[in-house]
Amino acid sequence: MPEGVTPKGARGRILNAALHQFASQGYGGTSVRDICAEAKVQVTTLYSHFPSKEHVLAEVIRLGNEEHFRLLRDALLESDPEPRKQLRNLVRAHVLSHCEFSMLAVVASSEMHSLSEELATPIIAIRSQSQSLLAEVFKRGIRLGLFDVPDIELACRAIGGMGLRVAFWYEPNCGKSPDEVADSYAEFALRIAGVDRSD
Amino acid sequence: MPEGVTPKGARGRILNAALHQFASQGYGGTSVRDICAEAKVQVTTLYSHFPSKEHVLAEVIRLGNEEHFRLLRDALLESDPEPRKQLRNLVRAHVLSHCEFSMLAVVASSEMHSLSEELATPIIAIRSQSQSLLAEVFKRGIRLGLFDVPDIELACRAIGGMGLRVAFWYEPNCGKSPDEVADSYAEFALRIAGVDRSD
DNA sequence: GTCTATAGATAGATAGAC
DNA sequence: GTCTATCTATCTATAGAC
Repeated sequence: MPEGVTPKGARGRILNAALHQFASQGYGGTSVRDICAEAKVQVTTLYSHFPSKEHVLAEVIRLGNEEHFRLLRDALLESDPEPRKQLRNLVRAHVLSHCEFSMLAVVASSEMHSLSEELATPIIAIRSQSQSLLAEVFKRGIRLGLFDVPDIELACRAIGGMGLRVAFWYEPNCGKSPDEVADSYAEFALRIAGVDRSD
Repeated sequence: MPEGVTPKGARGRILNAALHQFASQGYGGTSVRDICAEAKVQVTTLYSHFPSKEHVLAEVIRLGNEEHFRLLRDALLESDPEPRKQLRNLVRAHVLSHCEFSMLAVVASSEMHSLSEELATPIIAIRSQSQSLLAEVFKRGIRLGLFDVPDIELACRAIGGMGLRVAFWYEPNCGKSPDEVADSYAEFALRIAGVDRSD
């Protein structure tokens, strides 16, 4: 869990434990008792913080998506407004966040189907915001004649998807640093965008 | 399930039902009773075909990975041996299979963690074979001076990952045909490979 | 907030007749 | 292979004392 995002005390320990368990065993394969054992709290304590196991999952995913969105937004805010630089910085932030918080990404992308519509809706809204950041960069890049893609939606899905998958294979001792992966993927994204290589 | 892959009779109905349930509810969220109800068999019938629920999952994933490998291999066998054409045909087959058999891909990629090491090992072996097909094409393309990538492993992971994610969003009425998606992704892959655009 | 105890439902898997 | 019936374990969630 990102620093400063997890609440202090029992609630934070519960969310961290749930994150670990959901990432390695899945939502359905994790029991409330498993979470409580790792978090070193009683079952009743969990139910004093969350109305149900499903609400624990929803909170984990929501925190993850909000942090992810913040990182993308900050990357854009701090970027030179030139679309190629924006794309590069956005993809770098996307990949770095999936290296560093890979468990969050795994849970957020694998366990959405375990949420009821009521709990899923606000999370889907956050995710849409993140996706539109990339789409807007692409629209500007094309309007300014810097990008060349046949289909913006497919290009965004391809770039988003390849970055998302990083969370499923990256580990600190895999021989590559997050920075190396992020740089390579940013280069791939620029190539997908069809930027002129002679620049 | 691909035609001709699913066994006839009760066993085939069980595997198809399990595929549906695992894809929409996850392995842990699906009960043996759920599978049997959809397959219209008794619980005892399932246990006469499979030693456990986990073995049902393993068989679903194994069939999916074997079919996926076959499709990739056939695409290469039938391809002009020129590396750029090989890459294009391989990525097209990869994407088409993830459009057509998206449930299989979703289950195979989301539920591996539910398998014990014993049941996971043979499946991982098949997956490695599929991955090496792409890696070999890349090695040839670079040796012949046609591709230009900083890191083969990352390029393969990026291309494989963006194609895999297609299974999670593609649906027949999404406004794009599998062929359109496959063509665009093949173009993205060629761009990632750094092929000379002047050809 | 934290404990013991437990309700009530459902899970995976099996026995044994046919 | 198919049925009814059931075992045993575990699940989510709660009651009520402190």
